[in-house]
Amino acid sequence: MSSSELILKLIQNAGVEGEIKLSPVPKPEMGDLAFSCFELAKAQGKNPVECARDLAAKIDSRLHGNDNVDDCVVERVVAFGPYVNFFLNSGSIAKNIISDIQKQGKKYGFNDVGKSKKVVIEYPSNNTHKELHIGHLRNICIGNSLTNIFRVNGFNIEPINYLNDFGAHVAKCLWGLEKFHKGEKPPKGEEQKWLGEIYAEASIYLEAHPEEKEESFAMQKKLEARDRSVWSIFKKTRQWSIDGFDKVFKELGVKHNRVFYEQDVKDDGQKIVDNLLNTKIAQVGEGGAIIVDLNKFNLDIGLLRKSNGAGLYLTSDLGLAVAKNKKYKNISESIHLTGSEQNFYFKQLFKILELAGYKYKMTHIGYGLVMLPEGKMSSRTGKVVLYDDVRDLVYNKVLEETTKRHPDWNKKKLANVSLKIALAAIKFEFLKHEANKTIIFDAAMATKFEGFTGPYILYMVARINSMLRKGKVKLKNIDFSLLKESEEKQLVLLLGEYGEVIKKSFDNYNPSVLTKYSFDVAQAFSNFYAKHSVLNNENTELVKARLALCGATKQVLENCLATMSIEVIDIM
RNA sequence: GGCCCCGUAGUUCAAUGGAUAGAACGAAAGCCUUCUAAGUUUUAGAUCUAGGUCCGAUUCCUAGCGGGGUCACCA
Repeated sequence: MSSSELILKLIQNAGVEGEIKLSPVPKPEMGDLAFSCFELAKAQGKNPVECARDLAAKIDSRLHGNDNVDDCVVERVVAFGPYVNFFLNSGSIAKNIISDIQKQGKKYGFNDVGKSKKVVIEYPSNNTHKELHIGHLRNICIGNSLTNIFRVNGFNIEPINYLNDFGAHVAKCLWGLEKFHKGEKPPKGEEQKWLGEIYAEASIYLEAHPEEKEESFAMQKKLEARDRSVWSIFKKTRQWSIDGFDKVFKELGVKHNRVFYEQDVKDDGQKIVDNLLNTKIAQVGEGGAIIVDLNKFNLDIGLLRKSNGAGLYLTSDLGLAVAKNKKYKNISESIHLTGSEQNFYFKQLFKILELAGYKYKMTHIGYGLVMLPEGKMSSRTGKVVLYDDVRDLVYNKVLEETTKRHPDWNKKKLANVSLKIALAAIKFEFLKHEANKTIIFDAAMATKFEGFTGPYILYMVARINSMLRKGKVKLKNIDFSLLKESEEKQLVLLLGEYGEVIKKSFDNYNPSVLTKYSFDVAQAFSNFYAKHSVLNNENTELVKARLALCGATKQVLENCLATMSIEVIDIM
């Protein structure tokens, strides 16, 4: 039984009913875990301070009345204002928590909240023929981590991608290719990037020359009709994009179970539009376009089909829902991860799907825009930071630092380790903030590796690894009662919170909880490490106990990093 | 203009309605013959404004101010 379960039991035995929640205590001098009496006081119509005093006295008398106390986990119970604070025995909690971690290893912190529930998550749902920028990077970091969070909470989650390879953006790019770059060959290995640039160029040009938009519309019509004159160039360029994306996905650790293409679902989407028209859910609007009037839901009007017959995102998204439900039976939740500028769009989409009869839970997570210190990104003015550029920027800085620290390493090792540290830094940076907040991406901040950063966490893992290598002790038959320093206790208590952190990150769809927690653990470890020597001790039993604590810390940090989709590296 | 999101130290971010609002970077001053200094110790520094609900508000409500997003043929 864990220490918090024992405390819960103590409180229950003292006559408190209902759900009991324990909270951390602001300062170690005030105790280790607290029970707040506000709700209890309300239920009993008493003053919370008085309530806490009575409860503490009651529990205390049981504690010293040696009737049936399971363990000596709780040393003292004290009322602090409206709180009942528990002082725990460090040895006992260390024994409980560290053995738990040792036993469960990589599975420590897992739960089965989502047992036998199927969830589909769609990300980054990017467009072929366009660039991959830092907005997509944020998407991927959050998506990777959410997928893992659902997994460790026991869900059967299917990460999928929905590649938009068949919309107006493709037509624009192909039109630009034809108009400005006919006969040119893309730089080798950079085909996807090259297409993205051409898309941006065409887009900017068409903004300035709207009279030529007809030509790109014509291109889209040909495309949707699968006209032979455009089909082979479409196939070729599409593959360039896909290959380019796959390279990035692989580097960032994205593993989609399946990819849906707009091209394959758009026609089904058009059929749904016909159905919606037949069942009077949709209607013919201005100029002959097909719309759904969602005004009674305060969602304006959804445009399902252009007046020229061509489809839009909504058209394809309806088709995607059909394809998804054909492939996956009994979906309990479908998660869509996109930029927050699509919040309204997804409200419309979900409402239309609901009207069309789909009943599973639909969740849209709109993460905030990634801004630059000088303002908003905009492909129109060319102020876009591409993924490759960020990766290179951070990588070069890490390489410089690593080379300084390890002059003896060969080039290959330097490059390999630096890339992993760089990716850890980038992922951590993009997971730090709550998803719905707009963030400012600052290159100067992204290339600092001190403090609340990925490299800091990796550094602590590296220090622990180094000690474990040097210690060469089998971590068996450990005397946990030797761990009685305050720093040791704080670290142990924190390690015990991991399961709650996993639940909290799931409840709020929020990976930033994990970054904060991993930093807290690393910091608590650092406090312990700075004050107490692990290996340089006469008492070999103490060395063993401390190494066990280090090992448990490493395990929790690794589990946490894995959930953030950050690869752990052994050497630094 | 309607709707949605956001306003917390100089900067970037935390804080299920609860204890003295936490970090990081930056600034000032210390700590490497001692387990990896990408470390550590100390100092200074903040809840946009005005009301309201509550025993208690950074958190909830109303209004205002400021920033961002979005509002049918873009994605």
